[in-house]
Amino acid sequence: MVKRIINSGILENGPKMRDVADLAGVSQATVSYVLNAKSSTRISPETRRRVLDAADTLSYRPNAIARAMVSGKSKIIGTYQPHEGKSVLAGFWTNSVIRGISEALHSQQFHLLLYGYRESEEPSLSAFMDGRVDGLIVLAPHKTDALPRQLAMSGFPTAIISGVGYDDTDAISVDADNVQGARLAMDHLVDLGHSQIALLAGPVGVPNAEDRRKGYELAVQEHNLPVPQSYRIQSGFSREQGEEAAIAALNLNPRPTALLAPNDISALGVLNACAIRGLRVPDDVSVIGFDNVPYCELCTPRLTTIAQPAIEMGRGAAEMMLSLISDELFPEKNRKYPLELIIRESTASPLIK
Amino acid sequence: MVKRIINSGILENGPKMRDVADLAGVSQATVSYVLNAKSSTRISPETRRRVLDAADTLSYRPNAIARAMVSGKSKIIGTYQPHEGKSVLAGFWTNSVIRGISEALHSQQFHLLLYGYRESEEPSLSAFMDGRVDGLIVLAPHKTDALPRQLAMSGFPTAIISGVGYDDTDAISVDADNVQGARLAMDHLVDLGHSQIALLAGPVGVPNAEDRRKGYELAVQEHNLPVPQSYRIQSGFSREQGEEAAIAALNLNPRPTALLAPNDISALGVLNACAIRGLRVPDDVSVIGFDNVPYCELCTPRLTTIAQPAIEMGRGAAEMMLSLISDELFPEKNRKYPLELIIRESTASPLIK
DNA sequence: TTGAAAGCGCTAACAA
DNA sequence: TTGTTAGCGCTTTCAA
Repeated sequence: MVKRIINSGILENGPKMRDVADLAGVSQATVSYVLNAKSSTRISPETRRRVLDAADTLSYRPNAIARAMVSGKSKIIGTYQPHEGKSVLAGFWTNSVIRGISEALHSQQFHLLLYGYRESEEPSLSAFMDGRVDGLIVLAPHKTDALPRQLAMSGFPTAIISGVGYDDTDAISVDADNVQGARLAMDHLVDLGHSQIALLAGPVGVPNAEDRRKGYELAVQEHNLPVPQSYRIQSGFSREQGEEAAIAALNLNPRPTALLAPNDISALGVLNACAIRGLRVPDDVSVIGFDNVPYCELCTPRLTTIAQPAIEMGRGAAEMMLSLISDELFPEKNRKYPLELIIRESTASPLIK
Repeated sequence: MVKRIINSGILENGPKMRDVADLAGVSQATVSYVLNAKSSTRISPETRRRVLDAADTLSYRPNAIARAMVSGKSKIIGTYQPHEGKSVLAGFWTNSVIRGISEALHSQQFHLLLYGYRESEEPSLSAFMDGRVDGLIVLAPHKTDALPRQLAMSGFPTAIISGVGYDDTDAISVDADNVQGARLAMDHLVDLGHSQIALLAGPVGVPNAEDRRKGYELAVQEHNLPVPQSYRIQSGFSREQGEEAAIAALNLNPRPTALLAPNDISALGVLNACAIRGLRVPDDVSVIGFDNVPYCELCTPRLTTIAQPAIEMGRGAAEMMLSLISDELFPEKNRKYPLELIIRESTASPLIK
């Protein structure tokens, strides 16, 4: 009974286009014309006024579902992150990306549906193709994930953020240029006068980490740096792994004057390792992270890092998606965003020995 | 033209119930009966098989919009955070809450729509009442926000997380018990043997902060602690404010042996202040924060804190919302969640002087 | 146990 | 410039 009250009270008894038409003394179609203001259908100012007044009086609000029904478009874009739980970034990145997506969608009267499948679930293709969303943005899929590829192949509007697109489909992709980002970090260190720069490499098989390693190697070649093979230290994304790798690095001879961590979280471990070893950052050793998580501003010393323009990436992907589904002009298919160096306190020129 | 391909290819040319019916040689209504498996309508096993086979063959997927159209329910719940940008927590809390909501909705085949209005925009009531969502969960509204109250008053299913409900409406509310949380922190310190405990109070007018202060005062009374008025230090949520207030606190005479920070971020400033003053944490001074942000695990020493069960709160609110709109049983209206003490490394017994 | 038919609230031909 | 009408894909009476 309470149910009845709620339902009929609001959802079912709100004014409909019919009611507005009756009050304005016009046909229902006319109300539709006025409200949609198509340039092709001309309505007399007088009629238009009456309709708008009536709509206003009744606080009429067009029903989005009915519109979606006839147009075949819901004006909702879905978002799905297959490996959300695994993220070491504790959602920082996702947060920013979603914010960017949301901004872009919203500015075009689109809405954002968050699909929250747990990692163990593996939703089916059709879960996304029931008409509820006009397109899907997949966040950070693995290369081996079948779903985004299948979706794209079946012609469903698909976008990928942080991952590569598929040449044989219309899928859109947006990614950060981690190779360039690592070079940025290296250039900064070299500019400061460092040449003994060690790489703490992230997990193997993770594209981000591999690209960062690639950027390191390129910079080493380009600047002709005298780094021994031992300067490449296998590490991981966690704080503990960063600390461990840093301790190994700091035992090297000659001792590196700068450490390039695979991400910010592990860089915190690096800072800790330095403290334990009694080395000052940045005086004795410079440290650079990746990602620009909020911690960078909160730790001591504040961390110099390479930032991914996550909000812009989200916004960009959403804009490309909207352009794809509206097809006013065919969008670029793949976009790479440059990373940005953010200089804080953990890098400085090496002390002259 | 590409547009046509995309649209008609997928959204418009997918198999419909009609097609399944034709293939199975039954009426469309029968397909509907089979697919919805209502206990009231009995279908012969033979027919059911044929229908299911046909649906399978065609990879038929019911159109969610059409269903929403006739049922008047979209099976989507909206989420809206009026003051998202202001959050000092950089989205940690929001993240967890959303995750909880998402889990609960998902387990009942509901979906989550994220409304991303920017703070400056002030969406209108009707923006939420266009049939797209069956209810709205408002995150951390201010007491002065008119929107959630109006929504609730007009009978729209509304839930509030971290905020008080409205007695004169059906609105649901879920909140954390910060008074109890602060007492938890105090009890812990007292148990460790502290009596000189200073409060770094959060911003005035913020309910969270005021409740934490209240809990402090209650504990002071209850344990009969000898804390002078000067032990209540006005502070704020930022790291800088925490550092500043801690410096003031550490100059007090007698010097507090423990500091209760208004949140984790400011507690990081407190840790820093201690370091600057050459005081060891927890040996010379114990520090407790609030919120259990990921930083707590990353700083040195790792921070003892009071955690809000944000995921559970999100889940709880969503469950109450679903129960409200389905009305199987009338839900409780307001729920308070207890906070939890998480002991890490920043608290210990005071050294005997 | 099944089918025919009405209709959810709206848009968009087509007519007038 | 406006009205009539036919659906959009589905659920659900009501009849058979």
